[in-house]
Amino acid sequence: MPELPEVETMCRGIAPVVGSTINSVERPPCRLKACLLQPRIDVFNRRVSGRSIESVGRRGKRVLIHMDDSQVIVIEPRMTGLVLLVDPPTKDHLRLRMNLTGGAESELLIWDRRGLGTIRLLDAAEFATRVDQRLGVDALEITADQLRDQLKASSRQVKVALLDQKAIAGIGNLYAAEILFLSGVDPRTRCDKLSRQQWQRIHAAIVGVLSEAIRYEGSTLGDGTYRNALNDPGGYQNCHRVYDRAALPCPRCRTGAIRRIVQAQRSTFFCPVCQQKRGVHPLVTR
DNA sequence: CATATGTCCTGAGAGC
DNA sequence: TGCTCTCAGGACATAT
Repeated sequence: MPELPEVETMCRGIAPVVGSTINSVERPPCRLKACLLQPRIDVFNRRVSGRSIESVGRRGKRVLIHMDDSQVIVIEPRMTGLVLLVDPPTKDHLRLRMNLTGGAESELLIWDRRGLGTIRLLDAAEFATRVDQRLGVDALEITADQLRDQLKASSRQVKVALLDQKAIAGIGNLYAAEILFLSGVDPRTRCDKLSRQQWQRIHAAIVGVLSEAIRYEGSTLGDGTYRNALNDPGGYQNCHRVYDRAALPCPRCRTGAIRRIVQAQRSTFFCPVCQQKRGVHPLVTR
């Protein structure tokens, strides 16, 4: 589930590796099916060994580790991936170890319980075509007009469209629910039926929710998987207004019960009272 | 082209 | 208790 706030927190957490030199990269023994690594480990190791880490960044839900020769390691945590500076939660799911010298940290670890994540080493041209150009504007960079222009002609339901990384990069299932709740917009509304004012509310909620979640260092759900680089849980799960709160009272109107529906094979949570297609209800800006 | 659906993966939890 | 089944959802492949 790492979405933009969790990935941003990971990046900030591993910032101390900037300036270190990569001594070697290895795949620890793992009883599970290997998660995707490109290129294969011996080539990967040869290409990064001796390089120093110039910067750490983020693009949507991906962690970027930039080398001093313009290569970049692109990490997609997907559901259960973590980037760690300390001992991982389990040994079994440790996917990659980067041994470092010359800086504050001696190793950078990639851990992934379900192994759906990917780790790629790309040169600058490959990064441009295979990562950057395939993603929409980052959710914390996009303007309200850009967001509306991107989606206003789409017939898709707005909740489904917000998850499209080509349209806007960084929002996942959890934050889409929270964003639409604060927007007062029914998640089933077609994009092409949304008013300009509703797009503005959605944009404001994107910025508000994601920034707030970053301040709390992301959401650690019931399974406890998500952790920051020091293996500490986030705190935003205590602030969720609708996500995973089916049948509980709506925190805004207190009368309606949060409802769970399924859209595009994913759970959606919303308040049927506060989120209606005709945005007639006054808004919470929080 | 846009949109919709199927697939991968592991472990937690439900039900028997 | 121990088995089987379902579910969670990122991104991509394939289908419509």
